[in-house]
Amino acid sequence: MDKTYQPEQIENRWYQRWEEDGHFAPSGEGEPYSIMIPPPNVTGSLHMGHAFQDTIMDTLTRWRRMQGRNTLWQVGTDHAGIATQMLVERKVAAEEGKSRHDLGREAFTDKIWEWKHESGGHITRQLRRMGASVDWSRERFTMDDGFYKAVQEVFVQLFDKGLIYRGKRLVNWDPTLHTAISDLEVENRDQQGQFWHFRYPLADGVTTEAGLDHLVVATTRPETLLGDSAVAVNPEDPRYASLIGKFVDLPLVGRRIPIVADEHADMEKGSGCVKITPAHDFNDYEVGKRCELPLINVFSRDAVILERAETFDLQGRPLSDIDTSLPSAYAGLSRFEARERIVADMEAAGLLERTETVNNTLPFGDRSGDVIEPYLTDQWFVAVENLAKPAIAAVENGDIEFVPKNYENMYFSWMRDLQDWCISRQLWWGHRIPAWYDADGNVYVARTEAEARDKHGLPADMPLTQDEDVLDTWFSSGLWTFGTLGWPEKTEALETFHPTSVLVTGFDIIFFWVARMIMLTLEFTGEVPFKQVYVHGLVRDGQGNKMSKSKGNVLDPIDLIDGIGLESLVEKRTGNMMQPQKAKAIAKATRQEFPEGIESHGTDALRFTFLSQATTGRDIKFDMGRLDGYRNFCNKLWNASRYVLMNAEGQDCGADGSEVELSLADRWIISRLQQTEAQVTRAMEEYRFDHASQALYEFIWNEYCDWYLELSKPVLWDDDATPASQRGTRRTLVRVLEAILRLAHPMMPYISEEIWQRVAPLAGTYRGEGDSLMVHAWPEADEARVDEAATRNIEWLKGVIVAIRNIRAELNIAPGKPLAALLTKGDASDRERLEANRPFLAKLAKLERLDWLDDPAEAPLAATQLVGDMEVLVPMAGLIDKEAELARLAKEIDKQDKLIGGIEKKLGNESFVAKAPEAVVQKERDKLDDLSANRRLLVEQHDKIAAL
RNA sequence: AGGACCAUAGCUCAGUUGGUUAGAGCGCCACGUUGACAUCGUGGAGGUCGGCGGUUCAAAUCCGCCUGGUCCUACCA
Repeated sequence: MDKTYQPEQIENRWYQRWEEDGHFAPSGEGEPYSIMIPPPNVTGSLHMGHAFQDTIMDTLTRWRRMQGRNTLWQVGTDHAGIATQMLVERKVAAEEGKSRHDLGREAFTDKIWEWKHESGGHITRQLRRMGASVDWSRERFTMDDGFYKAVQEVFVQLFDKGLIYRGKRLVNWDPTLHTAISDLEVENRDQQGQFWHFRYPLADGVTTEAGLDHLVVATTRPETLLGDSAVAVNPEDPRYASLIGKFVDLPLVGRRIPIVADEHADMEKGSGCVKITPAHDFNDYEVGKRCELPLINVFSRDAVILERAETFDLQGRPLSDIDTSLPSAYAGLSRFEARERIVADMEAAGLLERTETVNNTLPFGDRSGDVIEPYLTDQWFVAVENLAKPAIAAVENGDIEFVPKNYENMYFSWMRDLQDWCISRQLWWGHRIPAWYDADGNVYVARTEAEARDKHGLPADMPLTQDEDVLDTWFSSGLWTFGTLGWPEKTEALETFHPTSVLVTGFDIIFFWVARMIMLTLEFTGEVPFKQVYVHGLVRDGQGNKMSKSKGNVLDPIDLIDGIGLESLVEKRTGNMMQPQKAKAIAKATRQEFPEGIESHGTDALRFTFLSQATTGRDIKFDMGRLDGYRNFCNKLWNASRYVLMNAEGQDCGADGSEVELSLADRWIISRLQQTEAQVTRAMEEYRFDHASQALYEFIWNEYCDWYLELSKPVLWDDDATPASQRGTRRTLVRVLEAILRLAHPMMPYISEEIWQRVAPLAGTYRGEGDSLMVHAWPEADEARVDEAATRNIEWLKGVIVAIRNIRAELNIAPGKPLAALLTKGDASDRERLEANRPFLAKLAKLERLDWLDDPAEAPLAATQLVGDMEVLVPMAGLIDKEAELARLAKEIDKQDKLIGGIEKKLGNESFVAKAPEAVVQKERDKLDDLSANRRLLVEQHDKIAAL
């Protein structure tokens, strides 16, 4: 083995081998275990969130596979409607100077397919680099033929059941992208805005209670005035009671609109009167429904003012009895231009009472960044009420369990207040809606045009045109768990792997995806999509900021693995920016944070870092320091393995059944291994990857390396040691290491495999050429091998060694200087332990002599430490400086005093003694005894030295 | 406005059902190339567990209030 750990040399090699050998496919044996990857955007690239999530899924998958489960990690990608369409649109614009409309629908979608073929491999290559043991032979895409079929089927069935309907409704409209988007795709941002108070003249000469000839309404959106259908007042409001049923003359437009009573009007706010624009405001739409007002749309698809308004009734039917004329001055103006003009005109007409500045929230499209407009369009909806009920029940009754539990509340609160889901999108990239229209606008829903004709008895020559819209991306990804397994066919895979075991996902898509998967899957398979949902937080930068291109703090997981030079990193972070003016500051910050660029750390170290930070229910501040630390940990494991191999390769490790004798240290490390195995397994079962990784780290570094390897040296290197004991130690070294590697494998697949290949043959677990750690058994703790006595003995041994190291450090004795030390005052067992462990003590504490002193009174002047009741003495003669020792003792006495004080206070408290359980009280008494004895000794020692 | 989560060492975080001398890693200080490892070893410094109050014999841990932070939902005519 090389002297230092060099991940890049082993990682690619191993991934390829595993894949070629078919180890990622389900074994076909054992209890099924399955995970569906949340499909990343097909043309996207791997970000830190993916890397984190994939690490968790891979760790679970490898662990369960080793446990003998029939394991499937299903892989695939999402067509990601809007995101992908926009990306290609920009690309085509940049490269060819054409819009998608220049190309036309077919040519444009061809371009997207082209781009998908070109770039679709990027994310999957990165997934491989992370070590993801997904079954590539089953890779799926949300727009492949099978999915196309599943989507058609679901749509048609839902329609036939009356759960999908089409209608003219107010939706969130993106005037840039020209499509409806769902509530979830709207991002509300706080902004400072203006609040205009307008006077609306009362018609027919009526006046208010106060004698005014007008009502005052306030709005942040003056341009919607053109579409007002009414003014509402609260039915309880005495100021306006007499005006209900009367009219106002809508300024600028001249339309007569009624004054209606509706509780939406808040008496406390403003004048208590509110303008109602049902076609341009969600609240007003509801008022419109209650008061049967007409819908008056004044915007085009681009949110530009129309020449004539469009009017509809609440069923979306055109109305003809309303004057649709609009002032020509505004036609063709954008909503923002129109706003200014209307305010100016109102002011000129003396109808602007006052203006104030307010903070308000504006809806923005999370893709386009444009202000979203409530807009009246024909859309397809899923009626969710009856789908939501079983979906709520499934979580309530425990068929689906969220980890951590508190996300269930988030789920419930959303599900219980669910609006119908608008599933149509006015895009070109996606699943086209399987609905056809005849010349009269009648709609026929079927899987194919032929089926539509068949089903409705339409003549073959009757022209039909398919709906232009596509489905919301989440409609198809909602079918992910069963669609990937072959539904609607009754496949064996579906039978075996559905419901899936666990969904690993971020809390941010519980609504988008998780909830919809649960609803659709229950409806179509009668099964839950997954039994558990492990919800993780967001990966943030070291300061806790969201990583984003515009902030320039993005880390690419692949750069952390392979390393990247400073210049490349700066270029990556500042290139191709939406806001190029930020480039300079970002470059500066990057140079400051990574003056040398980023070193390579390897996949295993990155994975281990993610796992160690995977605390439940909390965002992760990615810590570069930890990444360095775990790279060092890999190196530690690597070097420990080198030591083992150096001492075991070509040696008798007891594999042939010859006699072996296990030393105390051997029995101890075996015992601790069992406990660690149990600990790691339990942590994995609880999704506590931080605990699992820490248990492994501590065992490997603090016990196996720091103590066991050191304790093995006296046995292996001492000529007096018996061959049986040397065999025993070699065998233990090798077997414990082999078990460690199996334990580490789900978390650190590469380094564990690489080392295992050399260790397994010595441990007797290697099955021959081509064998892989991946398919070996997960270590099971064996209670019978837990050896408490060995643990106590080793603790004693460590105590003595640490005591002597302590004395050395405190008294400035060189670590390498051989010392003579004495043990005294202990009991018979201490004495036995001394005899049994003399060579270990000598080697690890660098002692030239270690003797038992029968009569403590004969002790020479010495620096002293306690191990239990026993004293460890390092005679001072010629060694130490008196003042240093006195200071050390004084400090120690002080420490004891504080502890004693605390306990005495506790025991002096009558209620404590009376009410606390006897065991707790006794424990305190024992502690007090020990501490007091220590203190007496220290004081004695102090006085003795002081008297010199 | 309602809700959720968080606040423990300089930094990033553990702390299971209340009883620990409150832990780890990184960083810091001192010493050290002893035949796996300087990507290392040994020893050490560093915390009134955000604040106040309550329950209890006993609170980092349970309850209430407050402060600060993150996020979600809703509303803002």
